[in-house]
Amino acid sequence: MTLPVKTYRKRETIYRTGDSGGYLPKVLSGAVMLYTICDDGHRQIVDLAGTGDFLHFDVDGEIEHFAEALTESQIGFFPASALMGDPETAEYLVDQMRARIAIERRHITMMAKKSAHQRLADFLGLAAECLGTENGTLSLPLTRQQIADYTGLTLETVSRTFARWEREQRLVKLDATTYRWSEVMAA
Amino acid sequence: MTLPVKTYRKRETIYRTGDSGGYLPKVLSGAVMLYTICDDGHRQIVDLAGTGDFLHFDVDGEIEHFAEALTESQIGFFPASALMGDPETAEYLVDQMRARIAIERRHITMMAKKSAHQRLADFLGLAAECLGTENGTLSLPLTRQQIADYTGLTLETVSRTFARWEREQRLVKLDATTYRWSEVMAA
DNA sequence: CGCAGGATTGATATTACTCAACCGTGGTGG
DNA sequence: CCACCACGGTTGAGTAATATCAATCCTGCG
Repeated sequence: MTLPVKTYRKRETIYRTGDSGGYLPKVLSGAVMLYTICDDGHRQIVDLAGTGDFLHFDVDGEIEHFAEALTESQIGFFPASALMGDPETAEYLVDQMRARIAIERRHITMMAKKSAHQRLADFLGLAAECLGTENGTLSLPLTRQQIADYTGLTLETVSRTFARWEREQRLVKLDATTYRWSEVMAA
Repeated sequence: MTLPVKTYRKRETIYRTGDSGGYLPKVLSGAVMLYTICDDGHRQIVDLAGTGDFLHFDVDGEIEHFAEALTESQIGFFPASALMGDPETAEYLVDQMRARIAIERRHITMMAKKSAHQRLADFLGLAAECLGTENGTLSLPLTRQQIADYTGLTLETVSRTFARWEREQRLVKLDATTYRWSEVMAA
């Protein structure tokens, strides 16, 4: 069976609210953000997907969020019907969904933090888990505004906090989208 | 097949972090809160489960959160192995998990709201969805502290906001745990 | 060169947190 | 029967933190 694969460029929309499910999209390479638009116009990023992650699990019905590529990304589209039939792949799907639920809950826990510093420290850990790390470095293909839309802060607060951490050498910018950070982010 | 059922009283712990999965607990009646304890000792409520909801989906491995009854609750324990085998029940499980993911994301969206009023207005809608409503009334078997631990606010802020809404007649207390609220919570 | 998008920095105001006192009720025991 | 206590809830005053508004800086690109 040949798997339908499509390549998306950075900033390209993969699907939007109201699109119908049916095919389960999986990230083969790259990074994707999932977001919703609130009534007040505010954009909330609800999840980040890296290589190996499914973007959603909507076998049927309408999708309730947007997906946009953060970097050039290859997405494979799995026919839902084929996945649900086989018990082994069904169990695989359940595993994937359980992992997503765990991530969403860490996201919730992060957003409950009172201080911007704790929020952003938590965010770095979450982003590392979602987008993957390589030998201690973190690929962070997000603008300040996108980080703000993920953490529930403002871009100014994100900028100020990162600036301070860079001054204190707790966060080192290696290139445009790569950081190295001393994990001990207490206080 | 006889389903193992256990009844828990209000405030009773159903399971805790570190307990092993294997049986999938489902709420037959009552209401349950799921929470984690952060490193800093803060308790974060990550989900509310009402009648018909599964508490978790951990077929194996250790559970990562606590479950505590908010009211007297009957919990049925489904053997995980039996559920995964049959494609039909597997699809049912996937549906349940998808619903949970949607709730978690609304929770995230709620916590991104900048003002306490918007947060709590969102919370009422979420709580209504999780715990169920009857003819426009909302059963809210949570203390102020628990609402605070769900919304990421402080109990004082919750108390003040609710007090103001009750003064403005936007929220009416019917009995100790039942409210009626005029849904239009804008501004 | 000029432009556009993102990022930074500054000044100010708002808002929710913090600390603290007090209220109300239900339960217990003298 | 009443005193007392424990617990959850309410209310107040002051503070600290972040949102907001606004100006400026970079940097890549046409």
